[in-house]
Amino acid sequence: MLSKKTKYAFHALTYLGKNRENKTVLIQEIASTYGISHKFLENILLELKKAGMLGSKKGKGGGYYLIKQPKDIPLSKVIRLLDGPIALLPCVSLNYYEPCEECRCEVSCGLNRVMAQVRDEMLNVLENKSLADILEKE
Amino acid sequence: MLSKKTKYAFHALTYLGKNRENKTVLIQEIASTYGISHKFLENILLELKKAGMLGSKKGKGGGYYLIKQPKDIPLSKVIRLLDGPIALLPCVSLNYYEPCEECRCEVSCGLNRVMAQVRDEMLNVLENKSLADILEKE
DNA sequence: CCTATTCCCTACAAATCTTATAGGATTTAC
DNA sequence: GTAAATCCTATAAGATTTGTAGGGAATAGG
Repeated sequence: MLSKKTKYAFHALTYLGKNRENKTVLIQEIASTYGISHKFLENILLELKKAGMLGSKKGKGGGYYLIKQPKDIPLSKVIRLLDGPIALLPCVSLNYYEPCEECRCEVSCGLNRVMAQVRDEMLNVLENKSLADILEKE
Repeated sequence: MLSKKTKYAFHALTYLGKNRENKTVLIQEIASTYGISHKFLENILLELKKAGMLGSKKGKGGGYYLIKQPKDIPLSKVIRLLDGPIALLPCVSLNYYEPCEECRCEVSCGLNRVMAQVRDEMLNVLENKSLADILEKE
């Protein structure tokens, strides 16, 4: 399941995506729209900024704004940033690979292969759908 | 990511699946094979039994054994039993549906639809692959 | 019937991860 | 200079996962 962090990130991105014209939006405005804690959301927006999806401006009249085209923000990127691996096992994660502790041999591990298949199916959707697809339906 | 509980369940099922002939196997034997705590595994095997996948026998010479054909144990069943929902959002879960808290309207929720698609792709693998597919490759 | 063995059941403790909060530092507009 | 806003780091609170404890109930073998 997606964490609240990730869901909040999608909400924020959606909100900023609807608000075109690169006008800045206050953290507080997004937080109160969705009933999210200001400070919690602050951390999330900061991560999105560091990842190059958002820009910000400090001081009076400041706030956040989308720095990319919605179509250039695949859903997988947001999930990986805030939730970590998409795969169901660390040993088949493309971005967060780790060997499984209990698993003696990946080559002969039956789970490994099936889970790699699951991962591919998930990515097939999550890499190809973007913020633009979400915006289009809201 | 799959929990340890689920991974341990797959290990145990695999072990029992290799050991054909309906001979009983001790919890302790499986636990020490994979380095799992005896008591922790005990709880897991009990759940698998209650879900109708395993049979057991008490007393001397007792233990656990597979009660179904490996092909009749889809991976999705094991995951749902021990980990809960497979979907990434509660509002698109087939077996554990709950409305999303922050989400005002599912019909217009852009995430909802994409995540339903992800769920379908995952299930397409997890419902159709079974313990038999894992055994075959080990 | 008695005993050792093994699963059954429930409760709880420990560890980890997620969620939220706090408080000040820094930048900017006016 | 001051107020407004983001930036940054640390830590607290809460939830979930993982693991432990201890006795109950059934069974095999004598």
